[in-house]
Amino acid sequence: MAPNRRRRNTPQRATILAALEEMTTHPTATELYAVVRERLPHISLGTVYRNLEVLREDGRIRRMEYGSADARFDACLEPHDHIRCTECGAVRDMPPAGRPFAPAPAHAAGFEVTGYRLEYYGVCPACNGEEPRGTR
Amino acid sequence: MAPNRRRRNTPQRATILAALEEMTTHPTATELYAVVRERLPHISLGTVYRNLEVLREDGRIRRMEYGSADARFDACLEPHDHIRCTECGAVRDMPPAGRPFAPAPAHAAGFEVTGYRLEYYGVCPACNGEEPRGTR
DNA sequence: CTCCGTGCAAAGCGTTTGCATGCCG
DNA sequence: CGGCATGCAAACGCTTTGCACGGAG
Repeated sequence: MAPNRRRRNTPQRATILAALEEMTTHPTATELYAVVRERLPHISLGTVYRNLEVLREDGRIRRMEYGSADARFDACLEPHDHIRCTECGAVRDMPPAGRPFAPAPAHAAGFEVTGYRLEYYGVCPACNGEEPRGTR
Repeated sequence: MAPNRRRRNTPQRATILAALEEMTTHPTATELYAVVRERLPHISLGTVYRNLEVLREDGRIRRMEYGSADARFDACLEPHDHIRCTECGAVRDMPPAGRPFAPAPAHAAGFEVTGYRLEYYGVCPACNGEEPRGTR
């Protein structure tokens, strides 16, 4: 939370960032670990995770995870989207995004596109109202 | 695999589905387990997971997880979307979805919307080409 | 009689964290 | 020198799976 933490520029951190910038495959932590290890054989997986978190905090990289790790289930089969509260993690339904908005990039990257999923982020009413005394 | 597996209609399975259909909160497996347990005190968490998988296979429910469990990292900070291969899990970039498509439901569900994330699904060129002998 | 489904518990897997040491600034 | 960062390994949380038993068809 301290806005300006004193960060050190360690070879591990620099190497992790450099390796990630060279890759376009959106590697997992383990995949990135394997690549970084070729340059820093003694680096540990824990260090990779810690630095990925630091780099994300500093806005130097992004983490793709779409919500928390645990899966959620939905008995509603009608097409619709979801919105997730960034404070408490609650998930609610959203009306489907108007038209199929982007059939355009139908063959981008050589993929055969079969579908998409859309998730909004926001703050739910409960968290919005109690914001003032938020500990977080 | 086998297209028409013989499914039994056990009280556990029926209760799990019924409970999920009554909920609009998109519960996690554990949350659902707690609710189902009020009706079937002896049910196990493993059974909940197994039946959720069965129900998903049969297209009776949906599982929200947005790709596999493990996080992926991206050093590209430019706004863009992603596409994930449903066969091999590979992730590639997609150009951003044209317009901000749906600022309309800006207050749906009472949420204050702050952003969204879009992920396409499809089959990557490699998997598309080798499809014929796919074991899967 | 078959074999699918269950409960229980242990294993898996990705990720996080405690601790002593190391090294940047 | 002070304290953030590292390496190692244990811990953690969610999910999956092996096993033996039980009940539906």
